[in-house]
Amino acid sequence: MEMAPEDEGHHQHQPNRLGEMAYRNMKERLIRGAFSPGDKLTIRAVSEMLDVSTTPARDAINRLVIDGALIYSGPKTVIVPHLRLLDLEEITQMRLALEGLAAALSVKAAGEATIEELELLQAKIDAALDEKRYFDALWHNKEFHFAIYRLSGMPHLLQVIETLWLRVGASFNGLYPEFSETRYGAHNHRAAIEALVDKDVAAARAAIENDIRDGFRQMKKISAGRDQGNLCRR
Amino acid sequence: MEMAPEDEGHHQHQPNRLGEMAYRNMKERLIRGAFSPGDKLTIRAVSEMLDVSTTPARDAINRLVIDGALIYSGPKTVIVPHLRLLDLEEITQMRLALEGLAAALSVKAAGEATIEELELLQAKIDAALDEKRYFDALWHNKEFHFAIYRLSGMPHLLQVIETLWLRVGASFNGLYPEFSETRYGAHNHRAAIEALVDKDVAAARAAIENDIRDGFRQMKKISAGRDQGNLCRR
DNA sequence: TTCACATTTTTGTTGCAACAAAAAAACATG
DNA sequence: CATGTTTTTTTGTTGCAACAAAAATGTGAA
Repeated sequence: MEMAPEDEGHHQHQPNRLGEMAYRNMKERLIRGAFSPGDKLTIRAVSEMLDVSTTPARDAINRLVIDGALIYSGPKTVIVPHLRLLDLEEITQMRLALEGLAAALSVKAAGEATIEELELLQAKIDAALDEKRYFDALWHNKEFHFAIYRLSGMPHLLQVIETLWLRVGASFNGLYPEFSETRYGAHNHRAAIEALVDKDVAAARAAIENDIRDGFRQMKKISAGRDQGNLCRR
Repeated sequence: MEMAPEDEGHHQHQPNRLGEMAYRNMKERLIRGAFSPGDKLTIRAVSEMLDVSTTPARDAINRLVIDGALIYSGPKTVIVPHLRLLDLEEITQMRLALEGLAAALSVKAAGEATIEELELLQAKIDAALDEKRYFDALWHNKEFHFAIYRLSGMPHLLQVIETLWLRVGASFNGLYPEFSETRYGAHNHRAAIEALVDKDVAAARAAIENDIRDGFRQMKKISAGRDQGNLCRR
């Protein structure tokens, strides 16, 4: 039987390692809103929280710091960062460039199955908002975007975009429920789906870019109602 | 005396840590061409190489894997990756988007001092090529690009671009001296400098994008003269 | 040689303890 | 009360050893 050509690797990290598990677990908690900006994370605390020894806990924290999901506030203290408006602006610009690219490249690979998947995800988003399950809505929103980006077939690109989401993700928690109540995203998501159906590259890019811009404006408006430029409650 | 407002952090990693030192050291070696694609890096080997214990060595390797500068070729083996044409294409697309953005944003902040610095760096590149010091040329080339990108004032952007360079950087070693002998970059660099002088945003972006595209074509051409799609000598 | 299998060596992971340094708490001082 | 100082506690880093698993090596048969 003909064998597939040697892949040579490009393996992801082994999923069975404790450090990898700890990283995934903490990442999920961060995105889901288990921590707030300013919260301090210590090795021993994470170690107990996940019931592993200090080494995997340390690995997880180090990796999250590299990702930018956590930052040092002092030589021996890592915290969930307070996202400032300036940071958000910068990351938004990068998202526009990279996710616009991913959206444009996704058009070619979009098929019947993808459209259905996207429709389903959008329905989940709507349902979650109806029932005020805001974290679920945010989660499905992420799934919606990445379902599109995955079509680009570019693993490096996917990975970089994901770290950008991680950097801002933790700070979203303090913005609910105002953030999602206007449902700014629904229109853009429908536009994206239609662009994929029509195989319209420019429209797909525009839909995603609009979604990102609208989200940014929304966050800016909410943060304006709080103290200067700081995007978190406290 | 008036104190500066609390920065709250956004610290980089402490430079005095052994793991950080090991990381920097290995990164430098990778860029400078101390290793070739396919070389295996073990914790204990790095530990001896840098005369530190296994923990910092392990930290450094893990971080380089996260950066994409090293990859797993098996559950217990990390190697310097063989960059395939497909990977190079993808990273080139991301570079176009991100470095184009950085170049465009840099125009506003470009001043007299910057221009002089860039002229000096270009002179260093030319001199290095004249004397066939190809690694130095590559190094100064990097300095030239990042001197521009730094003007954008966007630390997140800088950091992401740097990891993209790291991903391809290690594979450049095998391409000398052919890669630089045509001096494809000189014209684009001059165009970039002039764009900064003229405060021409579109021209700055175009100059950088052209430089990236020309470099990509150059690499593709060289790799075509070797076996299929594999961008390294062996 | 080529392939499959058994054996030996190498290697990453994990847990842990010592230590210095930083953070937090307690305290004193104005 | 606020502020500077000392004491106590917490914390990350580093080195190291045990272990299981993977890689390298050796072996033998076809």
